[in-house]
Amino acid sequence: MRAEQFIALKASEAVEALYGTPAPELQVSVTRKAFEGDCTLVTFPLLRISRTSPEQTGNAIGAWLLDNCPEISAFNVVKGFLNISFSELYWRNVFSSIASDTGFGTLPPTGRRIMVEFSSPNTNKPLHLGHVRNNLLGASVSNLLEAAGNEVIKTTLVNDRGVHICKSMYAWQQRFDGATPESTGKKGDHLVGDCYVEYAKMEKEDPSVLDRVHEMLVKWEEADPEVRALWETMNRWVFDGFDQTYKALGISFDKTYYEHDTYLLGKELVQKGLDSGVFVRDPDGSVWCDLTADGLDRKLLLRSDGTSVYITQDLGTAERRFSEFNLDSEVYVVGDEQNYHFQVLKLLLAKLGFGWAERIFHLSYGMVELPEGKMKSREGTVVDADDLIQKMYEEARLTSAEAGRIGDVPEEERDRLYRMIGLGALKYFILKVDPRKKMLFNPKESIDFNGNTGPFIQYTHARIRSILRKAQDVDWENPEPAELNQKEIRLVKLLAAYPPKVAEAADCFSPAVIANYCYDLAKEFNQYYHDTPVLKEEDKGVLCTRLKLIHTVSQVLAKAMGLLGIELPERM
RNA sequence: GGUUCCGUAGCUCAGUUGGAUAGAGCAACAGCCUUCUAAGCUGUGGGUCGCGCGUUCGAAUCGCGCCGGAAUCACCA
Repeated sequence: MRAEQFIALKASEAVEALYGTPAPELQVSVTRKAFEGDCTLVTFPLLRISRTSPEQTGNAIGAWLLDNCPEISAFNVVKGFLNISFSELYWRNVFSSIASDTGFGTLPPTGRRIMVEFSSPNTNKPLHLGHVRNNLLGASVSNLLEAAGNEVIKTTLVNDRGVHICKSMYAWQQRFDGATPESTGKKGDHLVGDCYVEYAKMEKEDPSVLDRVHEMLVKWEEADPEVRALWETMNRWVFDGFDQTYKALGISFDKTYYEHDTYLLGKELVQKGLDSGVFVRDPDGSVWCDLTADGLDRKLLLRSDGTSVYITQDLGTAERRFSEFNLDSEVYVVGDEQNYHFQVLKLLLAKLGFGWAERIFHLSYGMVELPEGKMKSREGTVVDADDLIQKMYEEARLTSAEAGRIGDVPEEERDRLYRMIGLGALKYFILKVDPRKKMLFNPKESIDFNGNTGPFIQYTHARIRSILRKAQDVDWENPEPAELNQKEIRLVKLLAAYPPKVAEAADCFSPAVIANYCYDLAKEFNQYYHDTPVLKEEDKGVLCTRLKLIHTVSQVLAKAMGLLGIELPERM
């Protein structure tokens, strides 16, 4: 049981014993570090029961707890706040149970199955920094939900059809003279991206090319063999390129949907809505849902020519996924520019009578912005994902050279290490900010490697591993627990806070909660490291306890950073 | 115009189920490597928590009203 819960329970017994009245919900929190003690009980809500001053109430409850709970070693009352301290023995026992729990930080199974959709790229241009945020969030949130005891299915919906890909195809036919990724040495997604840029120029020179593109789209719809063949070829180039980027980022999916398979879904739901009267058909044949009573507008579901629109497809895919996978809920990792879309989607599904409509969740994340505002491909301010990953690798290499300790790392491991550090810096930089907020990226300033960063935590881990390597001959695995000093107790308290953090992070879909936790733990460890020479300790029991403690810290750091998709090195 | 979100140190961000003196990092300045890795540690300076009113023992946090910014409201996806 957590310390706060324990105190809340005991204090409520105290109130009943002292004042003869059951206590209301007691407010117990972890004490801010500026004050003595581990937990704080706020006395103000109890004054109506105790009918004494805050000071007297606090002192009475404190004294009762001290008499009745051996775990509690001291208390004091400051301005109506009862601060309670646990004994060293209490924390020693907490540490023992954490250290012996191999599944520490993995929560009990919930029996729930959740689908997480993320990435969902268009196939007409390479991935950029905005996609990187989406991918990292999606992958990390999937990890969080899994650690919180859920079964998770990671999925993506590739937007592989439509007018945008036809534009690239048209430009390739007209201006690229048979160029292929092989002939140009270019990554396929970048080559197709170039076609798209070229098309934009063509349309500017001669707006009528748009008609050619529409003709092409019609041919695609009619399954014209030539158009389909080119479409398949160019999509293949793009997918091969994406796969490389996903691999570099460590991203994978359990199931991939392609829009050319799903874009017709949802039409039968429209019929269902018409039958039940929640949708209406206008004289021109178009189908609508009136959401004005819900404070929104009228929403189109089928065009007058009978073709479906984007939201029609989303209705259909949601319905198919829930029934096919027997889902309890689905999380969509999609930018906040689509808030309205998902609001409408949920509402429509609810009107269609699906009980699970309230269990679809839009993880709406903020855009990544540059100092001069949003990224604009027309102005060439887009930060390309592949370039960024490469740049981070270079930065890691240069910084390692400056740090001058790279000699400790075997030659053949260095490249892997630079990649790990560069990627760690990038991922942490993105994931440490609250997903809901927009974030700023300045391409002119490189991402830091000092302070609250991924490499700081990687470095902390490497320091611990280094000590443990030097203690190879010491048998510390099952130490006779020795007394913990104040710094060590602080570390144990932070370790104990990990499982609730996992639950909190999963509840609010926020990897940032975990990132900040990792930073707190690493910072606390570095202070400990600075003033406690572990290996110099002569008392065998104390030495082994310390080794076990720092080992546990390294394990929790590795688990927590693993939830962010960040690896920690043995040395750096 | 309607709806939603955001506004905390020079910069980037924590803190928002109401709690005590609002915290980190970067940048600036001053210290600490003969001692387990200095990508570290310690210290100094830096704040009308956008503004106002309200709710209460207590508000960065909740409510209302302003000011400033963003997104969105397509027979686009």
